[in-house]
Amino acid sequence: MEIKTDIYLGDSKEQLKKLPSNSVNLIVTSPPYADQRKDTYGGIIPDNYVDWFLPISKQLLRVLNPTGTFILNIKEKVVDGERSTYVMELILEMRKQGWLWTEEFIWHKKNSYPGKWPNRFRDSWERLLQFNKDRKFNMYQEEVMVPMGDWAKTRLKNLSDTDKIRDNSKVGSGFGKNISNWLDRDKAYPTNVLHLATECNNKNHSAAFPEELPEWFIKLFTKEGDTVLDPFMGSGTTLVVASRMKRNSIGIDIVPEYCEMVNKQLKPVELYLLEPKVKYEKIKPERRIAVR
Amino acid sequence: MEIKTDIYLGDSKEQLKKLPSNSVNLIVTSPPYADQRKDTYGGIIPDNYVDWFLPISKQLLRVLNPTGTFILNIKEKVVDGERSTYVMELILEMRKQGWLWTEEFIWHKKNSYPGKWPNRFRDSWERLLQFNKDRKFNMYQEEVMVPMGDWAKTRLKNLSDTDKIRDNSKVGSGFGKNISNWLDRDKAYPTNVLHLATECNNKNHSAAFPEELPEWFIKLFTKEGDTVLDPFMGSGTTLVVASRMKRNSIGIDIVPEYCEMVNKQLKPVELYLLEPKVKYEKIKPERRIAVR
DNA sequence: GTTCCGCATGAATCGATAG
DNA sequence: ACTATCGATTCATGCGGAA
Repeated sequence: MEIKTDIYLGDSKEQLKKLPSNSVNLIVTSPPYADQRKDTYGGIIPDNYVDWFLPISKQLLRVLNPTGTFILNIKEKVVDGERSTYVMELILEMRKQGWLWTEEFIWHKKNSYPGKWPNRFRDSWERLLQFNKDRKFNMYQEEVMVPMGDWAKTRLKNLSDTDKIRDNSKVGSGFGKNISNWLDRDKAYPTNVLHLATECNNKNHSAAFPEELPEWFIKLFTKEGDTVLDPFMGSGTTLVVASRMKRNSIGIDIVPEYCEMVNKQLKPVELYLLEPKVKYEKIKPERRIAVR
Repeated sequence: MEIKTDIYLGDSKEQLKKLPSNSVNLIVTSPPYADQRKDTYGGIIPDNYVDWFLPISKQLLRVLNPTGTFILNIKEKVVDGERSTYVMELILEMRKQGWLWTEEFIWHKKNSYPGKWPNRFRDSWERLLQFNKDRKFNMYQEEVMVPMGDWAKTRLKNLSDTDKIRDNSKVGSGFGKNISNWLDRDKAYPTNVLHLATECNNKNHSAAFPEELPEWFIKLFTKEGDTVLDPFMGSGTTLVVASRMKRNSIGIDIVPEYCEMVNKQLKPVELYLLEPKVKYEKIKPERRIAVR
């Protein structure tokens, strides 16, 4: 299976129009927060944030497959001592566009940057808003199960007594099946709170987006060969992870340097992926930079 | 110092009118969520929730001292596969009333309700919205600093096996590393994410409100002799904690049984508190139940 | 008196079944 | 079709009775 990676240079609102409808299985992105990262993105002042984002989310709604999911990583900043409301307004407006606001995951940043203010504590969490086009969407829960270790043993110990009694009293009842279910269960489903450390391994890009974040959602909402889109690619973490996980990926960014950087970074990944399978086959990266 | 505890029986919207303006230093409450607790509170359907709450928040704005804080514990439920939006709408409307939305703390619940669903995970967090009247408010940050060593221990002890394993698997070996970091320092400021379990210690009332929760905010936003208000008293956790911490407290509830129960429960607390200090002094509880 | 074990039950959610 | 009710499902916790 050959994995494609497309990178578009330009404004998301425009570049997204080039993508066919219903062609994306997962959108994971962390847009520039309002009035932050001014140096790289020019900064969108909070009052205009919703207006700025809505045309983009409209395009995203079009390109997303009905079984797909949109994960939006965002957190409101403090303005004049108060939390901004643009995230809430954005959710309300996106629902008017037709998006379903399915869930809100919390990303608990374990090692966020220390700091002290007179009237607030360190902000150590961010929102991960899940939007869908349809109430029926693909979700592969087993893929993100975590090992449970001792928990299962304890559980088994507790069960064993009752279990023996039941086994002795009834042979061939349904209980045996249940027990085997317990035995199989060495993994647990996660909750809607994610514990991840912030790792900013890329000094050139200011967004601290740990690889585990897109990885977790890619595992949860896509399978191999699906297509992942990040309309605010930045340093390309989402694309790198997607490629490694054998998903097609599409990235858009308005900064030429990022596009070039991600392009370079992805080449070795693809070579590594292709090598074992198509050893003597000619490698066609199928990658392009469309300069508007 | 004598601590007063007032309990009002009746509808908050009406009872609050009896309180003088600017007389409360902290409001901590957990109102009935929309469409829940039908058996005791009648249940408010989500569409009407904002309209139902706004007259109450208007009174709260009046009785709160300008240096005081309002902590609102709330979480939206799922309706037809989607998260309800009434909490966001409530925040927007309260701002129109004059409230400042200063911060949103996250309460991460270790033991939330079990269950497995095809398209969502267990919901293990709730919102703790902080509102203020003024940008300058009292905050005693040092009071909630945690000794590093103890904190690590407590945290470890409180974490269930499952949590530890989940944490470990997510962060890799980072957990142990973090602990050694904590041990290096004496005390640390907390973040805006709280880790607490729900306690169901009270048989008569399903208070999923652990004592640590009001305790933490009472420490953070009040000093001894201040006044704490809970307009949805329920089993009275907030009042009990406030009394123990030598804060005056006011509770309102529409259910007579709760008022009586809290009344009985508070008596021994006050006796215990007064005994060492005013051994031979006459004890005046200064408590009343204002019916209607 | 202890410790230990069984048991009921939560700020839940979905899907099937009944009316 | 639309609503109401019911059963089933990742556990953690505290309580009461048993050993």
